[in-house]
Amino acid sequence: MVTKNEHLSRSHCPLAHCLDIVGDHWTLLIVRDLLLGKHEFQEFQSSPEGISSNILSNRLKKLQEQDVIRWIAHPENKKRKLYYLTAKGKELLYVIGGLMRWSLKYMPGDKPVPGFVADIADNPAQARQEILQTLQAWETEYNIENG
Amino acid sequence: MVTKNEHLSRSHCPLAHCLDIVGDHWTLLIVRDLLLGKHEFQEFQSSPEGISSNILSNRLKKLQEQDVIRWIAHPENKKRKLYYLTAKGKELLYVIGGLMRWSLKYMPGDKPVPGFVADIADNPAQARQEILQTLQAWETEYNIENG
DNA sequence: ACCGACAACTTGCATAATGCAAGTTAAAAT
DNA sequence: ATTTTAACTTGCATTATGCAAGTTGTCGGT
Repeated sequence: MVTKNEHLSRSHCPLAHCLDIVGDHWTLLIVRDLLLGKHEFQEFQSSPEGISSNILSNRLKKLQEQDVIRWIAHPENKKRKLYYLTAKGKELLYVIGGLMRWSLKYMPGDKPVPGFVADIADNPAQARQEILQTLQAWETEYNIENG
Repeated sequence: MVTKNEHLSRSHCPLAHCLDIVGDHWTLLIVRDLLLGKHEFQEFQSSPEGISSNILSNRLKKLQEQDVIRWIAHPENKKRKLYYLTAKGKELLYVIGGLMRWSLKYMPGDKPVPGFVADIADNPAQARQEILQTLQAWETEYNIENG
């Protein structure tokens, strides 16, 4: 069972503080999925890493507590939730991009994840822009004013 | 007791792969300390977050396995080890800087950690350059050829 | 050479987080 | 009305973490 985690800051270092939020094996993978245009619980679950439902549920709750993500009910199906990134959450794109570039540079076996239209290593600025545009288009479609 | 951790990649996503290495609560804090000029076991232990010795030992081992850090014996005292970042490890500066900027922007309570001469949020390029220069000077002093 | 102090780990053990399978609840589809 | 579906919960075994104490190999002084 997933028990409480107070996210108590261990020090006043900004790095320590944000590692208390995103410094685990799963949180940033969920944010990655959201950046790539996934929005539903089952979509996160079906990612190749295979997160289990209790952990996913726990992380979605914590990300909401930190205002990294929010959700709306699917307009045509009340039992479905559509999660999306806030502005704060979208800005993790820079962190995730940095991690991916590091990985691609030093672990040659890795391949860019499908969905990043431009290779985030070759042209990160363009890749970022495309991702943010896609998210913006989605928000407009679902009448979300200000991520 | 700290048992083995295979660092098995959960998928072919570069993000997932590097989260298997740095995606925990402690690893990047050690790298931060190394970037700030710390080099010894006890220095890492005395950081405000208070890592315990078994975890520290375990993470140092894993970072060596990934060629993120290496060590030399202290030239005047064989019982002391001097850890330092490889080129691969130093490049995590971009990731750590990104996390710090995110934290400083969205969690106003945080203060820049002492030692980052220029605020990494205001002038990241300069802060990075100063940090890398300091590390380079240390390596020259200890005759380390190529981090 | 002896002895206490020191640095870098190990080890034991209690507590917490994770992974897996199965169960629950409410809305949707048939 | 019954079955599916989506989003969680719950139980429980396994693994990781946190803390205190112990170990090993210097080092420094006498």
